[in-house]
Amino acid sequence: MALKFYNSLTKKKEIFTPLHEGRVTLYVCGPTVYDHPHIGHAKSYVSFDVIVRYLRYLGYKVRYVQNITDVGHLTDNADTGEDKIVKRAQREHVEPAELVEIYTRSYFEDMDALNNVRPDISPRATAHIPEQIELLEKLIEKGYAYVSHGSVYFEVQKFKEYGKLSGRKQEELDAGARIEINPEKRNPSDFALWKRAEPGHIMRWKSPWGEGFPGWHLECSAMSMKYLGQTIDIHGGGLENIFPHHECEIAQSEAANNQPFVRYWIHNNMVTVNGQKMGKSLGNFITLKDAFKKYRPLTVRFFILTTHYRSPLDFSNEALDAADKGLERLYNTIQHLRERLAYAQDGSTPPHLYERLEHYKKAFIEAMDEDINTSDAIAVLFDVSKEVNTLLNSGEEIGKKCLEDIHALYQQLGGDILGIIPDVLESEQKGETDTLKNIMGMLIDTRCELRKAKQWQLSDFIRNKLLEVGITLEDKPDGTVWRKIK
RNA sequence: GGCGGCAUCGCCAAGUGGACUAAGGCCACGGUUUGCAAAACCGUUAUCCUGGGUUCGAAUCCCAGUGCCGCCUCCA
Repeated sequence: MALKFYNSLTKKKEIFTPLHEGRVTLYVCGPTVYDHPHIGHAKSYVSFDVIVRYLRYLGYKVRYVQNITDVGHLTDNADTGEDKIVKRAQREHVEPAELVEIYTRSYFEDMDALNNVRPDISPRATAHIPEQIELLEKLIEKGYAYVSHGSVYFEVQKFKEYGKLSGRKQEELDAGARIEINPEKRNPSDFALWKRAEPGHIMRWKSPWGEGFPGWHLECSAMSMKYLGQTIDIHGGGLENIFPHHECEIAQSEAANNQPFVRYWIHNNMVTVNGQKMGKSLGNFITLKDAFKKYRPLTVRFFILTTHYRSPLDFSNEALDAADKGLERLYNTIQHLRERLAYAQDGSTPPHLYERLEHYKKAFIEAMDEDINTSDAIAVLFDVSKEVNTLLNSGEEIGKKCLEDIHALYQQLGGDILGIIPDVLESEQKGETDTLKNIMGMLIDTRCELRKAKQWQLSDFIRNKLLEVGITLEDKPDGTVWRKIK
């Protein structure tokens, strides 16, 4: 068994081996913080979060870097648009720095809600201007970049391997169906490394070529080199960034360093909404904050993971509702397990229990090894639940140790690796619990007496009323349990 | 126009040459359990877009067709 990744560069699944044994360097293209994060961000970052979690589970020491783009991302790729940050700051009448702060916080807030582990380093482009300038100087010195009217461009023709990731041919690029001719460039496909700041442009830094600001592609090269070295193990990002962003990163980095930039390129697929591409211009944009009003963040996470990261994900209410119910099913089992655990005693081990647990664990790991097949991995969790439910309902005494070990399996696979099983379920949440628990205890005791006396009308009345306030009762052979529902 | 991807049960979605008489979830129906429920369990539901081909053997490979989608503007 070995972990395999589909490498976009070679277009093949490959067994993963890190450059340095036991350590993995991972860079994922982070957000441009000019708006609230949307469900597309969620798919991308949940996907890579699970990859990071799994690598760590396998025992690798992972350094996970994910940038925050706070300058240089233009509104189009022809190097002629406005800076997104500047544009949006003007619209919202705030300082660019303020805007960046607002949306960076919003970003982390939503990622935290999705239970993504924070990157080890979240470097900002504006905090790495010297590193970027240094890289530029190196590229100019080596003849890959040229200065033109205070801007610096990368001369694509000089880098023979340009196109190796995206499959674009040099000639096609120059034919440039939609690239506007920029007279400052030697060739239409050359891309900006550094842009001259026009008078009145707010975000500007001093450079050997006058005041300006860095191009979007440059930051990722500079920052990944700084924190992860000249060759990194994994670079991740959305499919749509293969061209031009990642192609440009390769060109800059490899031209500067004369060695491979990335060993495994991993790209996640896109989100559609009701079968349609999600885009700003189409107006079918769903922010996470909006999605969370309707669905729990972990439902969104679970939903994302039911599809493979390289497949497109269609976001629809029906699909989310189905995911939510499925997740609820998993949670029910876990809650019952935890309740049972609370009063379990030492006792016997059900026959073959440990063989079964081992079997499921193995199946789960095999799924994850196969290019992070979370869909299969989740199916394994449902298989486990089926068996555990049967066991819990069997009426047999189960030793505490066994219950703990079952629970540990869930925590490891569903909790640590997939991040869909929290330590405390919503239905178990504290807060008002002490009071609530007491009141519920009273109600359940009362109702229990009523049921003994076959006062069905009254006992059903209590149950229905509780349901109205979002609490469901389940009468089990060994007593009544309650839980909050959504 | 160039490049790439996808098409599997009512819906979502794994599987990419042989344990597939195709996983898992949702929905539906029947049953067990229950005072009735809930939860849970059991059962029922597909030959894999179409047509050719390769192979002892294909959902899985090749060719053609049809349909959908993405990138080359915005966007993870």
